[in-house]
Amino acid sequence: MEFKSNETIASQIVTYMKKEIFGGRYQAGQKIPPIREFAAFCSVNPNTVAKVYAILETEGLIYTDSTLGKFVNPNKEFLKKKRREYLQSEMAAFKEELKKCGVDEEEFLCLTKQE
Amino acid sequence: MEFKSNETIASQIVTYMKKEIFGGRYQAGQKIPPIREFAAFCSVNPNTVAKVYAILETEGLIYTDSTLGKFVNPNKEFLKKKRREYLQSEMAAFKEELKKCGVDEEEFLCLTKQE
DNA sequence: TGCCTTGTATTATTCGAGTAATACAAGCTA
DNA sequence: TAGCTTGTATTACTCGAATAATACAAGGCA
Repeated sequence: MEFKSNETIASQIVTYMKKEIFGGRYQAGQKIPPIREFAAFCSVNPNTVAKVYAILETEGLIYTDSTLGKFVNPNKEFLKKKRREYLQSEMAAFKEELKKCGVDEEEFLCLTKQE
Repeated sequence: MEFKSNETIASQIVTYMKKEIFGGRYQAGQKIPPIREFAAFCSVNPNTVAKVYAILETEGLIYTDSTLGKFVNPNKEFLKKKRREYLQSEMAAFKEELKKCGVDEEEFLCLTKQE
């Protein structure tokens, strides 16, 4: 896995995992990779993944069944709600940033239609 | 000025300045704040701002007239082109990220229309 | 001329993200 | 029971972003 240097690795992995969950590649209730395994996959220290998982757990996206491992929250409605909130907040932030570049509604529409 | 902790300060200031320029709050040819002054404004070390300005200069957005200071590139067409490239690449990246969350064209349209 | 502002550069230091290497507890399973 | 896998925790270390404190060169200006 590749990481940018201007953002913390943990932050990038958190974002990655959210997309995996919201994108349905980790389904509700499904087990996610053990810390050590995922750390190896990312070529990253287990402590870093532990921190990532802790953040995801705080947000309620995953839970811990020690000693079976970590699992995606089985509540599909909750995940749906979280996904919607995430997308809406991302969209709002994005539009806000574009506005700072002087992008109005018309130009925004034009941009969304590109290729 | 406020900074997030999961991204380097320099990177955040680079983004900030690009938006100031692309948004026209620093016009083509206009002088931008001296390193020391802008560092004070951001409550940041002058070295950090120097690095930021060096990055912006590498991208051709600003130039140096020592010893008068730093100025926005006076070529309006160039700035327009850079702005367009920036916006298009931001939009492409954004759509790509949403796609990973399982957002299709229809949902994307719906999201853009929110609030 | 002499001061001020400007950018540029350097050295040493601080601080926190990430690493490395363990160790421990608890439960599943053969 | 014994071993494996799981999460959790701890300590020491590395490395780079950012800071702190200067110093220097060059041009504008009073």
